[in-house]
Formats: sequence, C-alpha cells, structure tokens
Amino acid sequence: MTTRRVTLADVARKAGVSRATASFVMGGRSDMRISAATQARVLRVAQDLGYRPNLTARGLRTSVTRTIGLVSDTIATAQYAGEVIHGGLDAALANDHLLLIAESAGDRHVEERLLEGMLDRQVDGIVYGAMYTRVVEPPRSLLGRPVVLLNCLAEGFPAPSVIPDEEAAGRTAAQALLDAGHRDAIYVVGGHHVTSRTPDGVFAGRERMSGIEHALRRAGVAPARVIECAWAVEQGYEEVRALLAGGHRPQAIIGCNDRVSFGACQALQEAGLDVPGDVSVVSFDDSGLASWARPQLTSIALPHYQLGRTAVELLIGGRLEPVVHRIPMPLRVRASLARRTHR
Amino acid sequence: MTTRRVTLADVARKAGVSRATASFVMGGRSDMRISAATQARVLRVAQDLGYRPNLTARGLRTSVTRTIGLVSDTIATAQYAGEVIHGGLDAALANDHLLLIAESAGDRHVEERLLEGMLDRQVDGIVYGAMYTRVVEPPRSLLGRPVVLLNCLAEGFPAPSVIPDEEAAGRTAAQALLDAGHRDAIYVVGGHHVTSRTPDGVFAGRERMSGIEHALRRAGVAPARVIECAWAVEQGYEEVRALLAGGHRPQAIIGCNDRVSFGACQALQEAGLDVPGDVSVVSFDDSGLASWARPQLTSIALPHYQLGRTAVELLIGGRLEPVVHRIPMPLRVRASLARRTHR
DNA sequence: GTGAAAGCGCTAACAC
DNA sequence: GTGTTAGCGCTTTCAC
Repeated sequence: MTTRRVTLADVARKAGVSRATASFVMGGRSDMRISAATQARVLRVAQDLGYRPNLTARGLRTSVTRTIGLVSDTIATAQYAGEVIHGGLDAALANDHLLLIAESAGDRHVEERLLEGMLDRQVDGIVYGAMYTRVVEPPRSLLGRPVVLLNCLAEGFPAPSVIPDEEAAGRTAAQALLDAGHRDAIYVVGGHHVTSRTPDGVFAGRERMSGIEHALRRAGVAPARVIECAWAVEQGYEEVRALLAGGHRPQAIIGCNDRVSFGACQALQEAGLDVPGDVSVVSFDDSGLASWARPQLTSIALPHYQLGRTAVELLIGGRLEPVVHRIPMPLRVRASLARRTHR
Repeated sequence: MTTRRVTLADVARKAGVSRATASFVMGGRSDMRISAATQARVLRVAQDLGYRPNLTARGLRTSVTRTIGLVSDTIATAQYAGEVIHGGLDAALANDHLLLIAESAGDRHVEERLLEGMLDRQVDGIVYGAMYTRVVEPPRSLLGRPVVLLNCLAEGFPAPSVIPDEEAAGRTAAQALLDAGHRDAIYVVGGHHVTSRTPDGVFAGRERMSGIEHALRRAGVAPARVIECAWAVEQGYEEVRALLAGGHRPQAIIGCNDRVSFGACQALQEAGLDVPGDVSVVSFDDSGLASWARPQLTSIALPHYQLGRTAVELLIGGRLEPVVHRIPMPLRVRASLARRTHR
C-alpha cells in the first residue's frame, strides 16, 4: 500500500480555503494580500500534512523546473571532475536547484541524446563543460537557450565561458621561483603539451608558457631550457634523466603539470639530487599527486570547485552575457620549493 | 523571440488525427491497432516538425519521469566517485533515463533536503550511496520507495545493496603472492584501518584482512607480521621504515590500500631495497597512485564503475529484493610483484 | 481578501 | 481503427 502524496488541494480543503488561496500562501506572494490569520492557518495545515509541492506539476504549469543540466565530455576520467560537480552542486543547492549530470565521453551522438533528454525534462538551462580547457563547438540545438560554457570556449556561440586563468598561473609559478631567489639554471619541462592528438599544444600549455616567459622576461631572466614533451610521469622522468645525463645541473624546474613534475622529481632523486635542497620544483594542477609526492609539490591549483560553482551561479543568476570569466589559480606552497641565497 | 516547442497536438493536427491517436503512435502501442498508413504519417510528421515529448507533462500524467536520483555522502573527495557516476550514467543512458546527482557532504540535513528535492521532482527511484563501504542508516522518508544502496549496507532497511567483494579481494591478494612462490617473510601493512574516527576499523579492512588470513592459512602460511596503522602514505612509509630499522627483512608486503603501499615502497627504496627484486608488493584499490608509482603497483581494483552501473540497473530493472550483491574486485597485475624461487 | 475556472502537454478510459 | 473526454497538480487571470 502506497499512501498518496498530499496535494495542495488537500491543504486547501483542510484549511478551509480555495486552492488558489493556498497556492498564493505557499508561493509567498504578498501582492494578493491574504489575511495574516488565513496565511498562518494554511502554512500550519501544510506543515501538519507534510505537504510538498509537486515540482513536475509546477514545471508543467510555469515551465520552470529549478533543475539544470550539466553535461561534459568526461566526468570519470578527469582527475577532479568531482570538484567541478561539487562546486556546481553547492551553487545549485544554495539556490534550491538540482542538477541533472551526464557525460558524453566525447561522442557527439551521445551528447545530443543527453541534451535532448535534459531539454525534454524542461531543464532551466545547460552547463556545457569540457574536462580540460579547450575550444568546443556546442550543438546548434543549444542556441537561444540559457547556456554557460564550463572550462571551454566556443567561437560564435553567444554564451559566457568560465575558465581557469592559466596565463596568470604561469606568471605565478615563475614569480614564486623569482621570489625565492632563483635566477639561474631554471628549466621548464612540459612546454605546450604537443602530442600526436594535440599538434598545436593545449590551451593550458600555451597560456602557462606565455605567463612563465612573460614573468621571467620582465625580471630579466631567461630559462636555461624549455623542454617540450607530453605531460606524463614517464616523459617528465625521461626528459630530466636525459638532461642530467647530458651534464645539465638545474637549480629549479617548472613542471608544466603535476605528472611531469612528479616524474622529474623521480629522475632527480634517482641521480642523488635533493628536492628542494639542490633543485626547487614548481608545478601546476595541484592534483592528488602533488601532495602524495615526497617532498610534496608546490603547485598552482586548478580551481575546479570555483569553476563549477561559478558556472552554475551565472546560469541561475541569468548573467548570460557572452563574457569570458577567468578564475584565479591559487599557489599552494609546499616543500618542493626552497629559497636560494646568491653567493 | 523564442519559438514555441512543438506539441503532440501540433503533430496530431498536421497529421489529421486526434491527439489520442498520435499519442498511441508515439508511444508505440500495438494494442490499439492503428492502420500502418496512419502510423507512418504520424511518425513522419513528428519527425518533420522535430517533435519531442514533454517529459514533465508525461510525468505529471503517468508519474513516471525516467529520472533517478543518486545521492551520496561525498562525490568530490572520493578518489573515483567519477567512476561510480560513469557506471550509473551508462546504465541510465542505456535505459533512456537520466540521473539527478547530488552529495550531502555527510550532513543529515543537507541529505534530507536533497532527497526531498528529488522526490518533489518525482524521481522513479533513489540510489543511496556512500563513498567508502560501510553501514548506513537511510532516512525513513525513503522507506517504501524504490531504493538501491550503493557501496553501503543498512540494517532493517529492505533494499538491495551493491558492494565490492572485499573478502574475495583479500584472498586474491594473498593468492597472488602464494602463486608467485612467496611463503616466508610476508608482512601485511594497514590492517583494519583503525583510527580515532574508526575505532573498529572499516568494513574493507575487516574483510580484506579476513580474506588474506584465510587464504594464507589454507596454504599453511602465516604472515610474519600484521601491522595495524591508518591507511595513509605517511603511515605506510613510517611503519615500514621502523620495521627495517628493527632488523626485519620482508620478502613481500601486502599494503592494505595504495596509499599505504606507496608509502611502503618509498621506505623500501630509501633503504636501498629493490621492488620487486628484493621485496614484492601487492596492494588494494588500484587508484591512480598504483600506476603512478614506480614500479607500478600490482593492485586489487575497487570496481567503482560496476558498482554504479549495477546499482542503477537494479533500480531501473525493479529488482529490489533486499539482497547483498557482491561485485568482484579484479587483480591488476603490474611490476611490483615478482616470482620467488625457493632455494 | 477570496473563489471559480481555465489550461500547461500528456495519457488512458470509453464510446463510436 | 479513431475520436471524445477527463484529469494528473499546479498557477493565475478575473470576477466577486
């Protein structure tokens, strides 16, 4: 036996008012000036009966569902997609919304189905995300609807974007080294992240490099070498090993992400060099690796939580001007960076 | 200007049939025997007009929304919550459902709000999850509704549970060592995971230990030592360091999760011992750490994807008998385990 | 201040 | 085989 849900009509009847009146009271509308007594009575009865509005019915009537859709290419694979969701959820919850979440695995067809499903369920808007920052082409079916682009940019698609401020992060990394007294033998490992699948590098690579170079140049410092390689543990390890084998003696390394930095540390330590005693290391992403490594890595954090949170806030707040919102990437100071004193 | 969505009425009008007929055709119901010609015409028109059913309206009428709610204590923090979601999403998508996903951060009040929000939106069922396996107490408001417990168990709550088969995983770990010829100087690091917050250890700890001990005993082998400590990198490192300092010479280590094993490896390597040359290491979880470590860790994987997938499948399939479904944990063979030859 | 009535888009008896 | 009709639970104009 399943007890029927109590409806607004039940509340109205029990309170001795019409359904309309009950609706006004529950909706908290003051323009219809209901007597305070009636108001209290209705509220009271609703409370007693455990009345909960049927949002499906309300949605049908008003076509607002207080539900928003979040679709992304990958949720599982990405390191901290969880944080993005977390941020989005917090923003949603704070505004009494809920999130329909799905991932397309990069499949256009799946993406289309997912979006249709969300639209069929009358979501109030869509957060269209990518798990690493890049230029995307959202389906035309989203044109004209409330959309916020999360961690991606789209040309000719009039929607706001929320992305990490990678350029500033690059400057932060270089500045952290400079502030610690480093000026010589600074090596950058990773570069633009050129691989067979990303022949032009990636957005984060270009911006991080640009920021690094800019900050160093401004201080009159030139990196000893910029090593272009894929952003993986293995490459970081191999490249630094080759470097050391070639007689180089780095005093500082900027690893373009945590995996590269982690690999670099392994190579340094294998060669008997101490981090940060002999070599300082600064990294990017602040993934779990940064704190699992020993020593723990100083890293510029990807602001996943803020990304998710901001995107949902913009959507719910209706701030849909096609503007790029750059979220700051904070420096997380840990053991791998040490001060150098010049002799 | 926002073009109105095309409704079933539009389709019916354009096709020259009644709304009911159109509804039957779209619903693919054969019991109302509509002429093939009419059927084709309706379908055709629907296609041309780009008709999409309004699931909110359908939901109001039928009270099935093809939407299910997934609520868990933590989504962000957990290593691979993403994989759980991924599995759930795949199952949902395969059945034309969508997922409302939220996390309570372990806050009862938030959890209640989330669940209410989902119920208000008329979800067809709830997946109630925990990010590490344990006994939970779902809110009474869920009683009598379609619920599946994901990665948790509840006493006196009539719902199916889907959990990893940790006991079998323990046996798998021990057996892997035995199969590689190990019989002596086997150390277990981690134990039940007793901490101030978990004075009785955790479910995974108890089951893994039980499985390990069972398999070893059956082979007539006794572990040299079982070290109880928190399952963290730092503890794994410290405990193994202390062990070595105390004159112990392990030939094999079972780390009770990847963090412990990772820390253990660091201590071993720091002491000049080679993994797996001198010491074999077997781990649990198969988190990112297992493949980032060098050597990469042989680890028994937490079946996150299958957990999520199975939970949603049970829910959609209506298989709601209060049964505990134990999902196998596969052995991922990597470099940290090597064969021992007896002399 | 309050109530009657219409209608959001859809499905499902039931009549023809 | 197809159309008529009622109604899911809610909001909202418009009379009173």
